[in-house]
Amino acid sequence: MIRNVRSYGHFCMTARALERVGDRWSLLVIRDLLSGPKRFTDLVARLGGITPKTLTQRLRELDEADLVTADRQPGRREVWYRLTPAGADLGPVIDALNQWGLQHAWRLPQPGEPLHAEHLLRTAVAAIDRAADDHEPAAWHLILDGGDYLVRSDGHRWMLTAEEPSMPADVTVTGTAAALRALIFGQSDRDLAIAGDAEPLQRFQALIGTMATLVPMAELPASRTTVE
Amino acid sequence: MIRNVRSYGHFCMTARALERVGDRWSLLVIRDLLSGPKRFTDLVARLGGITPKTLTQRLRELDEADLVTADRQPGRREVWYRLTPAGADLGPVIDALNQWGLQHAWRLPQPGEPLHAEHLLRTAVAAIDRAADDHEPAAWHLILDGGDYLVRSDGHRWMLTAEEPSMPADVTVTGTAAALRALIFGQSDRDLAIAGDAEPLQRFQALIGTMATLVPMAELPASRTTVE
DNA sequence: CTGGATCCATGATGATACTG
DNA sequence: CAGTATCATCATGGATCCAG
Repeated sequence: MIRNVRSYGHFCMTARALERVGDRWSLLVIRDLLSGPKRFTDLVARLGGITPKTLTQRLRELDEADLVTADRQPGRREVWYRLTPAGADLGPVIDALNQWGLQHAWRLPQPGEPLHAEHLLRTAVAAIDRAADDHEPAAWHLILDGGDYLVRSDGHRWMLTAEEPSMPADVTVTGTAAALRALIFGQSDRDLAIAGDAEPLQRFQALIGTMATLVPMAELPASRTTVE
Repeated sequence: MIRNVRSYGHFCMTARALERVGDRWSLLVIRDLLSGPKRFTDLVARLGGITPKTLTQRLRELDEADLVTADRQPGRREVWYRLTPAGADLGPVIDALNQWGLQHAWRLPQPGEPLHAEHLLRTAVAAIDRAADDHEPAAWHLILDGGDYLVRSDGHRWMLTAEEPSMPADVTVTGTAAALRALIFGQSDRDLAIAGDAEPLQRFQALIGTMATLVPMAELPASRTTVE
């Protein structure tokens, strides 16, 4: 298998970093592994639009670059991909891109746009972390489209992981990504079950909509027609 | 002219950011404009290996994405490219990549590797900012290969710009990038003129070599002695 | 000289279908 | 579930050329 040895040939650590994660899809694979190990098909579901061929190639490259490892247990069909410590250290890069996107590439979810629960939550968490003053500890357990997510604050930063909580959560939400989107953007929440004590629940309701208040670009003046 | 409208189609601000700056070379163009406006040929010199065609295309795309603007003055031959505020906000992304590269992709400059003064300085500054405890205010003026660079600390962070200092600098260095590389990595500094008062000068000497102390990967397995 | 444009070759990616 | 195979298209690199 031919390796991607395209080098910029610069003595520059930014270029060196981009030689490893600058290919299309690479940083998005890292992004989706930052919340925990995933299987091939988990990644395909999140990376809507990636072809299996490309995902295979990226995972191989990231493996060779020692950013990702593949757990293959004998007698088990599934392969679990997870980040190495070096891969996990790309968290600040993803965070920086995420914050920049929030500032300069924000746009309401479009009607036909595929929406994965994990991406919606990631954006919500980034918006809360940036725009809200409330960083008191909290733990929310969300079960969306059958997947477990844990949103929590350690008192300083809000974080997202894709896992079942090891401790009881303050708030538990069950439903679909579409229902959560509706809740966030101020529409019906009939299809969402939200459980918890009154105070944490009220706090959840107050914070979860933070991203809907971000309207930096001209928003709602019809849609922007992309022409070539 | 066909535009690059390749979209990931995700509701995810990281993906949205990468749709704008994820193409090959794009973030490196941003990197080289972060230190100040540059001409087309200035960029070609720094982005060693980029073809004029690709640079033209990237500059057009970044212009349309409102990250870069082109200053074309009537009666002046040169075109000066500079970052818009949105483009300058990518600084944290570049910094994060740079720090990751310093940690996980560090390697001594190779013998035949082209070395641009600005990249060498950027790496030196990042290493000082990360590894050194000394963040007291300072201003160093370096004139390398005929270009002006200003390295300074505001008391919190070390920064690099490509400009003549507006205030007198503590230390002034004149020479070539190759001579600075030699100084940093502990070889001859005959071809480098270093001027300044004793104390700032001593501090410069103490800090400038910081990057040479970073040897995380297996380094110096001998046998590499070819120098031009 | 600067600031590109043009042509061609090659490599990377996408669409779709299929398999152990 | 975790990929392969095949084909088509797009993006990039290398070299060369050109206008102000």
